[in-house]
Amino acid sequence: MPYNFTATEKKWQQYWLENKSFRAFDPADAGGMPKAYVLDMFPYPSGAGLHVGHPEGYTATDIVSRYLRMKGYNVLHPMGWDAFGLPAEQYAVKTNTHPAETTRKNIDTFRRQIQMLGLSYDWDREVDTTDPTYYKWTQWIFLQLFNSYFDPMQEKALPIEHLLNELQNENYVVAPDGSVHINPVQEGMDPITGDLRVERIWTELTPEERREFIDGQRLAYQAEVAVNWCPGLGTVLSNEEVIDGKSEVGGFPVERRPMRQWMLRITAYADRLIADLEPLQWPESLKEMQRNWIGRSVGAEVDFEVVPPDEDVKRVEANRGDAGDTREADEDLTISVFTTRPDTLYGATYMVLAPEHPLVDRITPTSHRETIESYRKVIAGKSDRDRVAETKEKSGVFTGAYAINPVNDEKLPIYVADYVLMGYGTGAIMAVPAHDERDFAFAKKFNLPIRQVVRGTGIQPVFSDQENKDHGQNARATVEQAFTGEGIAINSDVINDLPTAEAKDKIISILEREGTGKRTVKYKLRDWLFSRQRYWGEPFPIVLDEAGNAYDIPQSELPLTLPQIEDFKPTGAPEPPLSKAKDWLKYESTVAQQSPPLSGGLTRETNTMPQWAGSCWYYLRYIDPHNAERFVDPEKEKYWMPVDLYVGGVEHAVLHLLYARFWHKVLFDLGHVSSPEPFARLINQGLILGEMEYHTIEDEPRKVADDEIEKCGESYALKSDPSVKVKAESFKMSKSRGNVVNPDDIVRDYGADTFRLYEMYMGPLEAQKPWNTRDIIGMTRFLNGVWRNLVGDEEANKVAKIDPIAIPEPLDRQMHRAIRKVEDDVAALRFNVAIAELIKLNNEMTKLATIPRELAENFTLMLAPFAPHIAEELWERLGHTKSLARRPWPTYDPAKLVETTMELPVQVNGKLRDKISVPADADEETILTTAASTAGAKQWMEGKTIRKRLYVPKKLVNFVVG
RNA sequence: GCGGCUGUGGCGGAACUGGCAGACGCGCAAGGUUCAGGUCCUUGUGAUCGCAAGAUCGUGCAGGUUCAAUUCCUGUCAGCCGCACCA
Repeated sequence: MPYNFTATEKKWQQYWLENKSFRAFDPADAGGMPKAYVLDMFPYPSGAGLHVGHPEGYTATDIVSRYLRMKGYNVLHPMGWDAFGLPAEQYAVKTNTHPAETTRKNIDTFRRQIQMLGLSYDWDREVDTTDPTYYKWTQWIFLQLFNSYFDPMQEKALPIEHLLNELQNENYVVAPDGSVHINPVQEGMDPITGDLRVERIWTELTPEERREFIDGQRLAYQAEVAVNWCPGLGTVLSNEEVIDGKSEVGGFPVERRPMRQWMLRITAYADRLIADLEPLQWPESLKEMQRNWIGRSVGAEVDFEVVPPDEDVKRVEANRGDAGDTREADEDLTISVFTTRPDTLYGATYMVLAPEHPLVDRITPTSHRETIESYRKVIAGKSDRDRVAETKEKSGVFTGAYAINPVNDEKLPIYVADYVLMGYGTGAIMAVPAHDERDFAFAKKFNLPIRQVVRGTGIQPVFSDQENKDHGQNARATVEQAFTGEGIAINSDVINDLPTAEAKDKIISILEREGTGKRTVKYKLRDWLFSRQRYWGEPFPIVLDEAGNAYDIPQSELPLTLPQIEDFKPTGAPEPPLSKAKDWLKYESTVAQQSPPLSGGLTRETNTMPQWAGSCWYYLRYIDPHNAERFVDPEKEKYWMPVDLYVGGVEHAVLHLLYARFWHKVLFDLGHVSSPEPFARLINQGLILGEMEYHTIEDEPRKVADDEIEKCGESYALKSDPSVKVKAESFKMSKSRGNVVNPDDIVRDYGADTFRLYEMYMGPLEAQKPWNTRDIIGMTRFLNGVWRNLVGDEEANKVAKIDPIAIPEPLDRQMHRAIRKVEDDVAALRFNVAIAELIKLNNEMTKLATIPRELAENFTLMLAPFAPHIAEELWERLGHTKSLARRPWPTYDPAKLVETTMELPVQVNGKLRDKISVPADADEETILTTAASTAGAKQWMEGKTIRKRLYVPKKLVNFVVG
């Protein structure tokens, strides 16, 4: 009987479920087993069902999990569902089904599909982010964030009570800009504004002022921010969810508008998020992506004083409608700029403010006001996309105002231009056209002076010294590009002749001494916009008073469940769907005594959390999924964390992985988890592309089959007409292209084991590779061959004979080598090579009339992590009554890995000319003599002088002749 | 533009710290088993020349280091991914 995968796979999947074969033991029951936490990125259960990309990562972790169980590890290998999110809600809107129902159906489909692959999850630990018993703790974690602040002295999150205490004791004040002021009485600092001119201390503040200050310190805080509002989706989106001015989901246009939103203070962790990447076993490219996203740059903030306007020109306040808003001419205004190159300060020839910069109105004299206003209007009308699209052509206008360069008192014209962004640095720059490409382009366009202040080392200077001398400040560009590299400072007075790094240091200390600047670090990373105007998400455990101040609800009221509503449609306006649940909205506390008291006129927060919330901590819930008292038991957490292996797609490089690390660090700071980083080792599986497609390169390209073409030089051409070139391409699988492969079909036609083997054999896990159905047959043949060898096949007229005989040489050695090789390869996740080794061993078995029992059993055990169903069946037929899931992995004998005789290549001048076979312990001279006497060596050395005789132990012999 | 990764037969891909390039699979070819078929078996399969033994060339391209380079160095080209006016 040939191998019947359908029946066998069903049989063992049932067996595993019934016997809970893959249960992970709690630390108390583990009996000292070493632990291994092997994690997959849990899927969003979409309506489309499983994609062939899912099983790739899942099979990889499954192989590792199964292997480690056989190696005696207590393996935690769980699966769950990241089930909140837009698609379920959009589907609900369209079909008027409750998203919970859609979600439940989708989860059932996903579970069925995942179980049919024979993945060894501990199903008792399944989690679902939309289950109130789960999101109760998502809400609880949010409250941890709400009730903590980032202490800049200790550089960690602390409970907000700690800050209150310190403030009561007047120990220090944390200003809204994050700067710390020890003893605010002495410094006379206003804790609200951080302004040192106002002499007020904490105890003198009104209760409202105190609350405002405290609320401004929380890790979860409300802010009126310019958000990415997406009318198409009826929600705001995070920066991460907006691509080229369009929503990542759906591709709807996104516009900026100010709204009250919840923010999470991830920026406080920017430094730690960068520093702690270092020891992680993550792909370097991914670490780099996170670093880029955080975008840390070190430089200086420099203050430029604005030149007071001429007496007859008055500067006008922004709101001209307000009375008495005309500024006096003698008022001091300074523009603070951020630069990473303070060493080029002497090269500044003009300044630029972002169009949205608040100072623009105050510095612009009435004479220039109209021009500025119309320019701003044009910019405001442009989408981000348009602004990006026009990067090459700079635009801007002169404000009519000037500022003074603090290092040389030069008067610099101030421009407004959209190439300076309000969102980064201070929204203002000093322009150094000689050493910045954007400034250079702008200076060229507006014919502004360009002055070189850095000379490249070993590189030709962009501007000759003579050129600078001749033209001085009035130098005009005579060359085609800016020099942005490091070099030696010139034309820079006190820092002349210093290399860039030293020049930076020196100029910063001078600025700091004179009080005109300071060393600063800036980040691209923004605080995380955490609220969404959706129905299908976690409700905030927050109530608001009439003034919009937020209070947390007591923990005993968690979970705060979603109200049942009929209409999930986004309102189109910023009011979230939850605002329609009138009864739910009104808040009456269940707790009698509270501090602060919660009563009267309170309404629930109607925003919901973004999809990322649930996935920020799910790996912790798997550890203790049914705990009703805590989000995770501390003992269990300590035992299992950190995750030893995390596998998933690279699409989560900056979103999920950054957010989860941030939450984890907060929980770590507050003492809720034991490790500063959640994921010790991380692998990105490569994308599986659709099958290779071929089309002709003609005026009207047409698709051709792969057997109609042939290689022709560097490219392909039609067999029938070699003059017609053919292009080969593979594309991402997509419905519209019609190249999606459904795992259900593959499992039905070939079986789960073959499917698993095929996906693992396609190539390196991390590589992007095209699907090729034709190749699957190789794995089917392999498994059928194994079956014939160990069981037999009546159709092939073969009955397997398995006897307890000794394994003949050299097969015995090969088996021992295979055991080691597969071990090494699995540890390094080189599954394609491990499978090749098993195929080779099986090919050798095919040649035997009788299979030695030891070989049969070891082979079956080695096959098990890769093709678990057939392996279990073979194991049973070999006479075992229990699953091999925890059967010890075969051991190899190191003595058998060493060859007794070795075959060495003999080279003459580096070219292979012969081979010799010598005992492994032969001495060098014997080997060289033997090698020299071979026919191949003689032929090539005849009549020539031997210059050198080389013997690389156990590798080869090489004679250098001439 | 900046950053990262990758270039090996007709295809997917092997090759540990430099040491026999092309493991293993697909495809292809020849032969066998079979009434027949192939999800069967065996053998062969980088290119060129040669009946053959064999020789020469060959890891994107051009150099370099070395007895020896897919591997190390310099330059260059192509592809993929990420970021993108980030001061």
